[in-house]
Amino acid sequence: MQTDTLSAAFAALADPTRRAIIARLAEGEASVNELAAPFDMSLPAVSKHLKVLEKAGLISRGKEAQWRPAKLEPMAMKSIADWLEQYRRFWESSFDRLDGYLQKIQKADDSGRGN
Amino acid sequence: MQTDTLSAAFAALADPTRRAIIARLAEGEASVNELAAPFDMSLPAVSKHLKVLEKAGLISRGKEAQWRPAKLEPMAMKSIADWLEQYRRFWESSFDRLDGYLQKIQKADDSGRGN
DNA sequence: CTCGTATGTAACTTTACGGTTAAATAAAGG
DNA sequence: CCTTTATTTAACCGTAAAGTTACATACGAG
Repeated sequence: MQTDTLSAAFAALADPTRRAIIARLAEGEASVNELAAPFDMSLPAVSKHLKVLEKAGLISRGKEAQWRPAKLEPMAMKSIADWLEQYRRFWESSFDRLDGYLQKIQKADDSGRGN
Repeated sequence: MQTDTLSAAFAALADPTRRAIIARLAEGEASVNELAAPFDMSLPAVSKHLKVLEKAGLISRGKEAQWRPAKLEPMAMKSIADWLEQYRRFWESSFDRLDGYLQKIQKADDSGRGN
């Protein structure tokens, strides 16, 4: 398991089950049983997924009697969004404009292919 | 390796080396040797990382003589950005407003804890 | 054709991931 | 106290990831 926070967040979201859990939690807190319901998967497996999400800072766990409801922690998602933001221009510009932009910023970087 | 495109993209970006490669490619195309230079890692290892990025649709490879320069493919990053977008309100709202919002949308979803 | 450069493939190792079942822990409620 | 419900921990398994070294392939230049 990676230690840096961005890697952990990306890795956590790489699993469709965990993304589905996130989607469910966007509608509000939920217990492990509630979260596990949609999945054809044992409870411990879901519990593990929650632990991954928690370590990645994507969720936090509460405590109410014997329940430990999970809830979204937005900041880890924000750090991914922030990371992505620096590349937004690559998909938002038209390809032509992007090519122009790249050629421009590459003028300085014109050190040939040799290594 | 996951087959769905979003999982593959998240997984690919979960590795710091691959994110560094992406960062480098944001400045323009580069050969494997150029990309490998900053890393204390064998060339085949970098080649593998490129293959992961390519399978995830994050980069594409060209062919110029014996070089196979890599370049960014923005659309895979866009699909991650789009996925994240649906959660933006969670980190952009103030926590108070968010709580209010959540309580509102949870009225319908008020099925207790039992399972 | 041969050499050097650039890159990819094969085989292997170590470690992590995602799942399982069985048992343990925690808390509420008769 | 004993039981039920909710959840976690432990031990295990199979597969995939990330790296290595050694070898193979591709191409241009002499």
